[in-house]
Amino acid sequence: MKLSQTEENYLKAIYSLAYSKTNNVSTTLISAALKTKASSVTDMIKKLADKNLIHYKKYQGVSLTNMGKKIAVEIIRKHRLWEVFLVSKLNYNWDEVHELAEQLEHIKSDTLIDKLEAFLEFPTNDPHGDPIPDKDGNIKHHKNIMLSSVEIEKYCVVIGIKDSSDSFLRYLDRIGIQLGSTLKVISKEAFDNSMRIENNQVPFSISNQISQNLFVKVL
Amino acid sequence: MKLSQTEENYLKAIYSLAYSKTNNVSTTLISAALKTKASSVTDMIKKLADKNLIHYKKYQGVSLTNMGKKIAVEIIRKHRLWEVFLVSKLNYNWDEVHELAEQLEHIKSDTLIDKLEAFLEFPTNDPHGDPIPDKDGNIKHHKNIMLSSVEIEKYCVVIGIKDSSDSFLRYLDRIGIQLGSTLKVISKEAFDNSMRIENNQVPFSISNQISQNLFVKVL
DNA sequence: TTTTAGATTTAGATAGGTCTAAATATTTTA
DNA sequence: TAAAATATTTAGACCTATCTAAATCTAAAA
Repeated sequence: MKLSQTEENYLKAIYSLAYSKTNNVSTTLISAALKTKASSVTDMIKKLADKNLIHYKKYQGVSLTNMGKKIAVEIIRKHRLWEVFLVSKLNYNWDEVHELAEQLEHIKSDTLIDKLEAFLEFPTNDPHGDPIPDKDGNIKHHKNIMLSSVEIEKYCVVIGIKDSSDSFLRYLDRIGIQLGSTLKVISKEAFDNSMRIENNQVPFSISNQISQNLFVKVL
Repeated sequence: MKLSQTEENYLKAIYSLAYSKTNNVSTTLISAALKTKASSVTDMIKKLADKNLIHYKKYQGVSLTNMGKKIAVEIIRKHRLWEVFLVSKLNYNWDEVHELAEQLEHIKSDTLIDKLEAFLEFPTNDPHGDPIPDKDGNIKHHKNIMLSSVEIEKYCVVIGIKDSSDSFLRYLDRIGIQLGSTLKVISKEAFDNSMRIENNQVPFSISNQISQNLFVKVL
């Protein structure tokens, strides 16, 4: 199946929006995600439905077919492997690679991405901690434990970031938190849900917004 | 200046066709190179002339402006660096990389290609021996000495390939010739210009067509 | 130098992806 | 449950890049 870059982007967007949702994805949601107008989305939706990549009934929103899901996951695989390449080989920072990977993920080749994966020595996660789907589309989702829900006195390791916006990633750089950092929860403030934590023996406070954006594994 | 992939391909094609020619490049030549119709070329030519990337007068063919030349060389730089990456890092063969590089050369980024170049440790030539333009667009062309013009008894090193078609590259693989191979010219046949050469002590014959496709440096 | 062949350009059409404005459907709220 | 607000779809337009067919120009041959 040959798809245009645009079609691929729609599938990817629908996949991301549908994640952890049973209900269908609405036209407006897609248009917001892709920064297009709702009318453009309606047009494209029809096209993708004709190709059996999504389920669509007028006014009911859409969901991916198995075929559509497979393609979406392939694109995500490419995106994340390219991000690993950019960070680990070309020395980009983790907040600089998204846009570039958005382009690279659309390179068409039957062999490229598997060769890239081998060259990178089969990484399991991208620079933001998101899991890299394997060749067959299987994804090892880590359990979504947020730092905000870790109990006082417990230690945990940062394994992922929920909102990987550039500004958030740069904030993490500034306060010295990266993937693999071991944090200790010292205390929580009831009134604003901020928490006091320790990283490398250095204690500091973070807002609830921050602690809800960090996935951790409790030790 | 933001250019579409198509516009970039036109500039690249015009650059290659104009190489070592004083006269302008014709519409038909471009259409053949890009496998489009002449009428499509005329349309695009007007567009590129409006952007001051080519000189164009009706029925007179085109030539690149300095700006157009600069952009064409940048694309060639990207193409060749990606080819090096594919061969030296991802283990592609030299006959497999052209099509992929055609896609990768159009990735838009201010920093990517320089970082890639550093990662590859500043290669000077692509897998077919073609020189890689530097950041400022300077190209070190090697003198175009063909194997066919090397004198009997002389030794020479293969430094480039003129026609890098897949089939020719695979032929070279089969007979064991690669970039850097040292060849000795044993004899020449006057009637068909074929020549007998030696590679790693192994003597064999090659046709004139082959010997005119190999650039060499005489030792 | 006139005819003819070949190259080039123009005119009008098509396809993909987008948009605005208007029409229609659904959901919310009073 | 009817009115109002919001979401979605349709209709018609535009832009890019392409095509075919026809018109025009240039160069070669007679």
